[in-house]
Amino acid sequence: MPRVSEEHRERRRQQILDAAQRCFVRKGFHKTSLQEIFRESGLSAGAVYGYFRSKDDLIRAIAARSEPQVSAILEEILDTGELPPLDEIVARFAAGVIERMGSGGGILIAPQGWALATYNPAVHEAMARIFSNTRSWWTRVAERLQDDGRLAPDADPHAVGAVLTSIITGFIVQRLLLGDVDAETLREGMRTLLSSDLGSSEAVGVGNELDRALALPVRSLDAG
Amino acid sequence: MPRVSEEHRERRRQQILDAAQRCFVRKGFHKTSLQEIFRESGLSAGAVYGYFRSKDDLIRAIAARSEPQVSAILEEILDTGELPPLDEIVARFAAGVIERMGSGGGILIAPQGWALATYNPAVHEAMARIFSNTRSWWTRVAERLQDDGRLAPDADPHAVGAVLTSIITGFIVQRLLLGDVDAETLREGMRTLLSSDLGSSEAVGVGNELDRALALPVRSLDAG
Amino acid sequence: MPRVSEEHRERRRQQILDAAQRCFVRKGFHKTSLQEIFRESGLSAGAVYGYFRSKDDLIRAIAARSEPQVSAILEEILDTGELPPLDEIVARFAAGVIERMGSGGGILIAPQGWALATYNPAVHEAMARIFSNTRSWWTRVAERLQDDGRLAPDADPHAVGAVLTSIITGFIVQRLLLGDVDAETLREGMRTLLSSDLGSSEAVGVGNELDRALALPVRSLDAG
Amino acid sequence: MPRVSEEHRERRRQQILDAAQRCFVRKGFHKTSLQEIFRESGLSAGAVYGYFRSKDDLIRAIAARSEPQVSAILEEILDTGELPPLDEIVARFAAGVIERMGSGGGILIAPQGWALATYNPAVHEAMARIFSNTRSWWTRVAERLQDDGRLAPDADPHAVGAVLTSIITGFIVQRLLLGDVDAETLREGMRTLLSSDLGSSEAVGVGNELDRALALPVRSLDAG
DNA sequence: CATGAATGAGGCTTCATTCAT
DNA sequence: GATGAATGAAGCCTCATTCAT
Repeated sequence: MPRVSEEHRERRRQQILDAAQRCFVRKGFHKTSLQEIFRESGLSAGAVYGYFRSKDDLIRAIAARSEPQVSAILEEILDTGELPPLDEIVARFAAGVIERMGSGGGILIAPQGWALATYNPAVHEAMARIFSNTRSWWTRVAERLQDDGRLAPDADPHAVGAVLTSIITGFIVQRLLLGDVDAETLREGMRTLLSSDLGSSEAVGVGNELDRALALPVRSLDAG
Repeated sequence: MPRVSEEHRERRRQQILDAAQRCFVRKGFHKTSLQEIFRESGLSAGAVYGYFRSKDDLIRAIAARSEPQVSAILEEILDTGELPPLDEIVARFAAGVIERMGSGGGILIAPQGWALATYNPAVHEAMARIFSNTRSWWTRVAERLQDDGRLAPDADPHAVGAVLTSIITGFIVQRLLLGDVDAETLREGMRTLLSSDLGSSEAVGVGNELDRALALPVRSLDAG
Repeated sequence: MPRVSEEHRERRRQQILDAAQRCFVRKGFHKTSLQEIFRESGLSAGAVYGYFRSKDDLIRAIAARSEPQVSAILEEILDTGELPPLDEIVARFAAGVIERMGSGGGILIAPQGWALATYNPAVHEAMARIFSNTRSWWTRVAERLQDDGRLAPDADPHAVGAVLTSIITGFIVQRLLLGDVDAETLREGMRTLLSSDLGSSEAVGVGNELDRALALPVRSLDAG
Repeated sequence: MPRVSEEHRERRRQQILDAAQRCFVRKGFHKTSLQEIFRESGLSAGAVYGYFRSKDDLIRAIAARSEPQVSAILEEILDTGELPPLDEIVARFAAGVIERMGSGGGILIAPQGWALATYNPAVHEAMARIFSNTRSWWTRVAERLQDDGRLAPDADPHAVGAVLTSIITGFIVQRLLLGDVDAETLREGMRTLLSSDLGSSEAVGVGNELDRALALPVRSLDAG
């Protein structure tokens, strides 16, 4: 039985994670030294090491913490009785993302997590799980649209989910790099595309010339 | 070995950049030590420093080099006389991206560049320029579609360009994190969305509830 | 080993400075690597860096530490009630200097400090302050001699102070380079000069042929 | 028989030494890299190495070159038929020294040579020889003064030479560190001391209290 | 002779981590 | 549990020197 309450431990943990996140936003995972986190958190080296076993552990915890944040945005939207038009769903989500970009916002370090996942297997696994969850939400959106008859019965909700996930992910990057896009831009662009008739008139069959470039076999998505 | 041709210098430069890129793909910018790059390039420390002033300089050069690669994909597509359906344009682009993800492919380190730009002003500037160029291409695609009458005359090509840029950017991240999406998935999802009627029936006016979340004023995009 | 007393810190500081000084005497500021200082001090790299921010900082501290040492010699002599003959003052000072040339003695690195001050502005400033202080002491000696009536009332104590400062400074260099001069030599030479009548019979007026060579205007010395 | 004339070689040598000296004055022996000397001299690495075997060799050559410079000053003065008053001799010498302190002047690096001699045996030997020569000149001055009957017959010219050498050496240091002393200051201070009667009335015998501090036995000076 | 690209040992410094208090 | 001084491996970079051209 610990001398300090579990509650106290959790508060300390968050205090450290908050400090670390502020540092990471400012200087990145790698350029942030633990000494800086000690200073920012107001705790000593030993104290921090009492909660996290290593710097990598700290980074992993930061990444893990971002998961519920992203989910919360979507959940809020999906909980509405009737589903709004798709451009509005996307725009609302984008607005939620922007809100979470405020100073110290967790979204600001998402790209660092994605980049890290690129070459770090452990982080890859963690980020893949988070990302997969997010995509599942979007796939479910597509399914509900299909249920409502707004999407063709033979449409593939997984493919639609993948596109919607891409849009939001790319929006984050674009917003961080160029800063000149907002939820309204996204809504406007989406509305234009959705109400146009720009797509191919029919499904492109297998054996298409494109297929030569496709590296991976088409697997069932979101199965894991 | 003095008095070497400019050609020789350029070859050496590429030799170093290639080696660095391979290392960065494997271990990331920060976890890659210069010693590893020396070894991978087969050159000595001094030799590398004769071409790049610092590790940051090397990273910057790697980022700069990715620009023409991305442009090349789009240029190829746009040069076609008649514009293919939009879902196919996107799919072809995605296929081009996947091709460039092969081992040592520059696209693999793009997320690292985006992440770095998040907190490193110098890199931010470089990446913003590249990203802006790419978006200009997509905006031009939208303009050509509008010229062809396939997009409503009052549509905003910038907004459409922003969405298309997001799709591709997000596709890269999704592909790297989950690996289960390919050009065909993207095409299918796009086709479904484009041929549906999921958008709002009319423009959402100013004063909309959404606006509270919009942090930035709507500026004209790609103006610079 | 945390929460150490200020006293402990100061002891460590001196431990490092002592080690550094021994190294500098043996191999000079520049040829001494920090590794050698770590070894000599029995501390790790990190420990030393906890007390000094850089090698330059260490050198500066060594230079600063020499000030009180030099002052102490003179103070002792001046504290005597009646001032001894000038040749003896100089000889006593020289003897004090020689005493401080023993192995590890701070005087041994004085020339290195002077040399460094020649091209390093920061060190120049530090050394100039120390040197100026020393000269002030000698000027005060001249003033007391004047008060005692042993120096002409119209003599310039600053000029005399400058000469006496030169004698001692030059003695240090000569002693280190040739090793065959000691306090007694200095005393004997001084006595001969002081009791002779080798000077010009009267002040050389302004406009003298010499003046062409004088680069600087005669400013009041030791004003700062 | 060399392809290039000896004359050409010597010109190149001086070109290199001049460049090196300018660098040394600016940044010191140790902080000056050979690359800087290559640049300053307008020659390539290989070319410089064709004339000097190493950096140390270059430094040694610079030091050796300073010898005739110092001698020249004194020789000029001593060649005069009748010896001027001592304060004027010293002042003239000081003026000559100051002249040679102009930008790139060899005197500016003399302290670096003295400092180096402090711990580098090879340089010590070279500098000791030069310094000894200079002192011989001053001893000869004392001897001529004695011959002229201006110095007591039982005075020790070596001791007087040692003091005069100290004065000039210390003057150089003082001038470099404080900048506010010139030949006239020195002349004035010397005149005051020479025409006063500040010395002990009689020789202090052996067994004096001072002797305890004397580290070295009194050897005959300038014997080598 | 001259060039200057290349070498690679070694210098300074940082920083994740430990542990005595 | 908390502290923070200490550790020391490892990182980035410089620079005296060589040698193929």
